[in-house]
Amino acid sequence: MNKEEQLIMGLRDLYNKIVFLNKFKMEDVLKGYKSSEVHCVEYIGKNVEPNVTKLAEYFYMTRSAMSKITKKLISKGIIESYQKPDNQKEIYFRLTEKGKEIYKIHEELHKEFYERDKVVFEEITEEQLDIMLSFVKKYNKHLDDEMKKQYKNIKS
Amino acid sequence: MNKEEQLIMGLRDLYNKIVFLNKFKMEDVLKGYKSSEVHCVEYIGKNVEPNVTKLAEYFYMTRSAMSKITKKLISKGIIESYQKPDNQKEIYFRLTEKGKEIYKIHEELHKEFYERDKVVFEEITEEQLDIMLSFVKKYNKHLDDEMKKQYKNIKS
DNA sequence: TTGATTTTGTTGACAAGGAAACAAAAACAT
DNA sequence: ATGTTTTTGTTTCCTTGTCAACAAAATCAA
Repeated sequence: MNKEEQLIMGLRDLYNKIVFLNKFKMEDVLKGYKSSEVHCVEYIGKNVEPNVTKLAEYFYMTRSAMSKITKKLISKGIIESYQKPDNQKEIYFRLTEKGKEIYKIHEELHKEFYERDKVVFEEITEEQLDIMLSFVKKYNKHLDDEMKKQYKNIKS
Repeated sequence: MNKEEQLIMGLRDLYNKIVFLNKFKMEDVLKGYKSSEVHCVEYIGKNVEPNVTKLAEYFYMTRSAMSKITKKLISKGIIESYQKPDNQKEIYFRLTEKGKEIYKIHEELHKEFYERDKVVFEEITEEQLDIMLSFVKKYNKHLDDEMKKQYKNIKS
């Protein structure tokens, strides 16, 4: 396995471990809420005029799936939907008071996750961090282009 | 959002895009096979004495899920199970001829994926690649330790 | 040795998410 | 203006994966 492959496999491992640990902690602290629900709350709390489509894009899921999750959050009284008077198609979401509580707890957790991994970041220099950031941004840009290519292929 | 968070979010995006693109391509070339099945074939082809437990650990899934996937692969005639005479508990898998065909096609695809992203790696120096590899390894090590801590907490 | 514990794999009930078909609204084309 | 296309969200059906309970084998403890 060459270094490029090692890096990709390492990132895959890294991602899966972070997801696993964060999910575990989150569902331990916020009992009764699934991590997917909490993430949804986070997005709605952080972004302007969030709707099913934006949620789906952000989470790499289908609109179908997000439609179901938001419905569930509404029935739990964590979010509510609203529309703008001049647009009868798009449906936006906002947090209820209960939702804001969960949002706050989530923020605290986020800090905990940061503390948990701080040691790793303290071991590297600012310059090294910049190198990685630059790489990740370029790679993302490249994959965006590749996805656009795919999209064009489908359309034609 | 600070640089550390940016990096983590960037990695998340990166991971999801790679999964999406590879899955799309794979199920286009290997019609009739799901990417989860092909990945399973890859692991069985690459590792010694693979069983349900090892597959589950590698793919961050439950043994239950892997038990079902391997069962499906057996019914499709892609893999077969075998046991060692001195162990009546563990069940291992190996590829059939049909499975080896799929394995080969997958290897070709792997090369295609590498070609697709080559440009990004060509833009960075060997030294920069080493810096990232080192970081990823250290971070993985750290998370392994954290997972062990969690495991101990559950046990006690 | 033998009783307790752990590991391994499977099953059935359930939940989460995807695919496709759809309706309604908006945007576009001409 | 009006017919066409695109966007948005929902629903139904289906697949995939988890959870919990379980059985059987292996390992451990003493």
